[in-house]
Amino acid sequence: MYICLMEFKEAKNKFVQTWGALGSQWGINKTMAQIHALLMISHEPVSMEDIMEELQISRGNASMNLRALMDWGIVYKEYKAGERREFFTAEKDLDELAVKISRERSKREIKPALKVLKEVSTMKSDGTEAERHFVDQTTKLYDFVLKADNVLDKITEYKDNWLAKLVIKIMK
Amino acid sequence: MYICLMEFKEAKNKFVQTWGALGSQWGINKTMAQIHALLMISHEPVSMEDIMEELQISRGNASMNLRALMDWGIVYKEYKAGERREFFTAEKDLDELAVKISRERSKREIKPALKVLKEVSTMKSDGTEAERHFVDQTTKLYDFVLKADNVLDKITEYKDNWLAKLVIKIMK
DNA sequence: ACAAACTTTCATTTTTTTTTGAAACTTTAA
DNA sequence: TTAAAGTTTCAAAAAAAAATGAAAGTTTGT
Repeated sequence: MYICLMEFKEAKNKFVQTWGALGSQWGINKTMAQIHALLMISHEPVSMEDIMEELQISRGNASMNLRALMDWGIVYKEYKAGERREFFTAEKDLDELAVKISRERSKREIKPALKVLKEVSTMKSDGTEAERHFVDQTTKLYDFVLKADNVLDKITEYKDNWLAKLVIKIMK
Repeated sequence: MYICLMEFKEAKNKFVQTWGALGSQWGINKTMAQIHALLMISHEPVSMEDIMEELQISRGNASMNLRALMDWGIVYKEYKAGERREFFTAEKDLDELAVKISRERSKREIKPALKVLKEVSTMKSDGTEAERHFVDQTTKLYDFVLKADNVLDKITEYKDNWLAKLVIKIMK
């Protein structure tokens, strides 16, 4: 029994660390990803106190990153009857999680980038080869990113089980 | 004519800055993304000297990031006849660029993460509800990430014009 | 209205990541 | 073989990002 508990703790820790590392490689702060990982594998809502304890982080850090996760719409606050403090749960449905992440990234990063691409690609150019190439390349990039963004939107529109449905579509 | 040149410089700069910012949000260092942006819009190969000059960065920084871009397979070294120094060009085909980036990210980040997910999800659990939930959730995550990774692989397999082909498949 | 219980904010500190620059290295041509 | 022209490396410095923690703010029960 003791050994078994140790193994669980070890596996849990490995998962949280790995998720944290993956997060930073994709531009998500480590703690934010770790909190998310922790909530993903918890079978019941977790208090801020417990998150701080498990990840050895400060109250401020926990609070800020929980707020960020809620802003992304992938972590929810919960209230337990008769309990003063707040508890947190993660969106556990992976299709839903992926949809929310992709929507947020599109809104926060892709859409603003598209706006700039549009701007710079419509620069009036009757000039040098360098200018012609610039306009040509940025126009192509605009079209590509726009198309990719739309495809992602279309794919995740199914919401329920979109990945499985995509697999079927592609295999055909 | 003077005004026109200024506008080009301005547009070019805006593009390079935006691409750099987008890069950091996705876990790619700013300078690396900026060098890539610069090469993407150059109609001819660029020397390290010119890159340093345009981006106001040191020789070491330029060298390291060019090496990284070449490791990703999205920037090439070129030699000009009768020139001692090296020149650099970016992969300008966007389909090809996206394929290479997705392949590298899969190899460097997704595959190792999958390995860990496999490990932790096969932890023997005959224990508590917490343990059962952990195994269940990590197993689901493993399946999901594996499937997504395979789909991406399949999509980019077409290489030539894969995005346009994907659009058609999905619309049907 | 008060105070206990809890959460949020943000200026400061710490950590991590990126950049620099000078020394070491490589290549080429005479 | 030498030196000039160029490139790479890596320890140290700088910059950027994240974390801390104490003060301010909020909510709830009496």
